[in-house]
Amino acid sequence: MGLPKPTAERLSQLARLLEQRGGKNAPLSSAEIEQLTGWPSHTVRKDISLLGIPPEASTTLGYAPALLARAIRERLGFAEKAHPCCVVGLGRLGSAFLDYEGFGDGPFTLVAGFDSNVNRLEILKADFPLYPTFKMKDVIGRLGIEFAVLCVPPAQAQAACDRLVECGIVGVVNFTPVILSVPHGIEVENVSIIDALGTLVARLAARSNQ
Amino acid sequence: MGLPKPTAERLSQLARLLEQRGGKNAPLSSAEIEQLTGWPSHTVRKDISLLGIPPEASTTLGYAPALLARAIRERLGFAEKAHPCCVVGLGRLGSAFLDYEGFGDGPFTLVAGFDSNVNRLEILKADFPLYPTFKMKDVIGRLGIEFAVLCVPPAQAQAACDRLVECGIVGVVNFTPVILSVPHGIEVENVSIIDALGTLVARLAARSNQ
DNA sequence: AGTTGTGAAGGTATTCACAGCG
DNA sequence: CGCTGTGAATACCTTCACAACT
Repeated sequence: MGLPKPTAERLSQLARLLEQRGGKNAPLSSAEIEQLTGWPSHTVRKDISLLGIPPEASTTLGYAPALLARAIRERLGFAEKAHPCCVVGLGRLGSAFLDYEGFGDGPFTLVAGFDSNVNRLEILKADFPLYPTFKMKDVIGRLGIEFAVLCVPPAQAQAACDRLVECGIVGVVNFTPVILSVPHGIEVENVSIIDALGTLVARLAARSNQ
Repeated sequence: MGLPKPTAERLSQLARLLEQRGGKNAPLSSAEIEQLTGWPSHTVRKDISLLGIPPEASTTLGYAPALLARAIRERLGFAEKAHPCCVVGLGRLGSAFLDYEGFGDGPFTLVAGFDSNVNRLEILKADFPLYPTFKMKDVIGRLGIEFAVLCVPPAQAQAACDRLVECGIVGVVNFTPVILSVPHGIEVENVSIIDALGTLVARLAARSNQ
């Protein structure tokens, strides 16, 4: 059986938080997690309970970070090897990811970049190969790429997204401010600065609930 | 009374979608909005109903885009004039926002940038002034900046965030992969590529609900 | 006919409260 | 004791079904 969506999202972040703490392998209590994340401790415990962790991962002092993180990753279906991803659109924003260090040893890696401007492909340097857009279908299929990071100009966003879906991409991280339409079954995560600011205002407004 | 948080977030996106359609002022039905966004039409209608729109904004053919968008913006507490925002950390990612066009005539504008590297400040060009970090308190107070876009390297993220909170910032758009701890009352929207990919996997995993 | 608008029903997630365990 | 783990209670959001309107 699957986890509730909000639970899955919290756990995914929790795993990252645990991994970020690096050395610190001292047990971490639900109360401390509340401190760090703002999620109430009972929500944290419930989430972990739904996860169904092995008994060694929790002691009378709290949770064992490394074991808990691994349990989460497994349960959420993160592959053993990294998930291959690609960047689409290598303008200022897209090219900022070519040497992005945030991936570390996490479960994702960039394995390809695409841009329709061939000149640009020649100028840019990256640790992975860059391709002209017309090779998209071929490359995505061959490398088994699952996710795309969309950084094209707004006017091309929907078209590029449609194309990615055709190529078999299953999830899109959308850095453009365009609201994308996708077929059922494809996940989009909006990550545009505009969206994020809008969400902040919306949440601050929702506060008036009391 | 306030709106439910999910409703507020959907409406915020809907407003953007309506504004993006620019010229098209033909009425838009809840069924068409479902097409574009994937939200079921009854959810759309319920959201709009909770919003409490003026009667002119809906006809027997659908909603009047411009009027609806304005009603949403007002209800969500978007100011008449733009909300002032700042970018903190002007590396590859942060500096990509210096000439970002996505803001258009929307409700947000960047009015300041900060970086601790003074050399970098001299090299970069922007439509708004850039400052060394030590002027943060002064500038944020003087310009009434409400939101910050955090693009510093991971190792400095929490410290920079703490500082922003001290300066009176009320919301942070977090482009770093670090999970930030903030005091109650401050909103953080995580917008890092890592987070977004994690969320995608989490959501795809949650599907196994059937 | 085709649309919105909304009370009522249903489903999901959060919160509570306490049992259970080291 | 202080912590986790979890059924039960609550609150919240979504979905339904149909009335009202043009």
